[in-house]
Amino acid sequence: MFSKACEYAIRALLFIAQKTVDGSKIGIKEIAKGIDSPEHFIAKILQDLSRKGMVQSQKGPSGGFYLHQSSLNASLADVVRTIDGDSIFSGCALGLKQCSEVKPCPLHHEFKKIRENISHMLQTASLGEFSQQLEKSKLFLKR
Amino acid sequence: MFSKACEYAIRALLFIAQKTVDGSKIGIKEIAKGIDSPEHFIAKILQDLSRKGMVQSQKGPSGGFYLHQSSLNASLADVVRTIDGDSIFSGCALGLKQCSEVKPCPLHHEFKKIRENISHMLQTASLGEFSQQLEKSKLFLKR
DNA sequence: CAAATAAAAGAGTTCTTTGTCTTTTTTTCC
DNA sequence: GGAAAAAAAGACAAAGAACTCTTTTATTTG
Ligand code: FES
Ligand code: FES
Repeated sequence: MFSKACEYAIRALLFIAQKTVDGSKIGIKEIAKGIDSPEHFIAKILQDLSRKGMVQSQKGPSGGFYLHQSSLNASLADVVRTIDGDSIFSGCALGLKQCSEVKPCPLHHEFKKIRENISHMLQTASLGEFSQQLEKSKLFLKR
Repeated sequence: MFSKACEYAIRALLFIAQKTVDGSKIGIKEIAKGIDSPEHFIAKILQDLSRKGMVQSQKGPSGGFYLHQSSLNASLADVVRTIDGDSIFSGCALGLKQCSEVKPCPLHHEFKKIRENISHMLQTASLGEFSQQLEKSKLFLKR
């Protein structure tokens, strides 16, 4: 479904959102532990997201990662698109070069609905909203 | 969603079903052309499916691939499970080691429905039924 | 300013997937 | 039985994804 990088990215951003509601910052080691991901790998991914403005960071002592309001308003769809591109939103289920209504593959009509459900799931809630639910209900970012 | 191997496999099996309704057989080169896949790659995949009894083959002149009735009755889910395993049917959207109802990830409740839709799409129709529709309506296996 | 801290950057490594090429085996058909 | 046809098998190559390690840069704080 998603690439490993994308899975880690989503988990990391939700984790950061959750841990920095109080305006603090959180370091890469804690993040890696918190979401059970390889430290240097998630560091690379966050570097990338940082360059693209989807997460904020500060170097030096008492530095770390955090999220601007604008980043909190981003949807998971934005994250997925940034990392995996939009194949999941518009690609053909059977790998035809172009999904097409006029030359549909055998799964097209059914798959179209599924893609819409996925889009809806990723588009509806923002990082901020998710992290609120993370606090309230019992949701998990690692096992 | 699916691996390349799995995409090619589905397309190939549907193509074979379609081309051998009359009891004939079809060669690997035609299959590769018919579904626009690398010839030797799809050959490997069909070898594999053949060993597992999901497609039938015969060597020598006038040989080729075809499908027993039992193979025609297989669902796409069977094919996907054979090649990609069952991660798509039961894996966690965010890559947690185990999808779990009691320790759900933030996407779990929504994603569960989507997984069910995917299962349904793959489980419902058999290869044979798909290939009938391929003939009747205008469906495509390459672009 | 110096030392310490933390992210950024860069350069690899390893593993998996995808794809190619060559040889072998089986079967048919003359 | 020999030639030709076709899949099976095996070994390899290329690309991409996932992951690691080292060095650099920026920032803080005493
Ligand atoms: S053509 Fe395959 S999903 Fe649209
Ligand atoms: S726990 Fe992630 S999908 Fe079920």
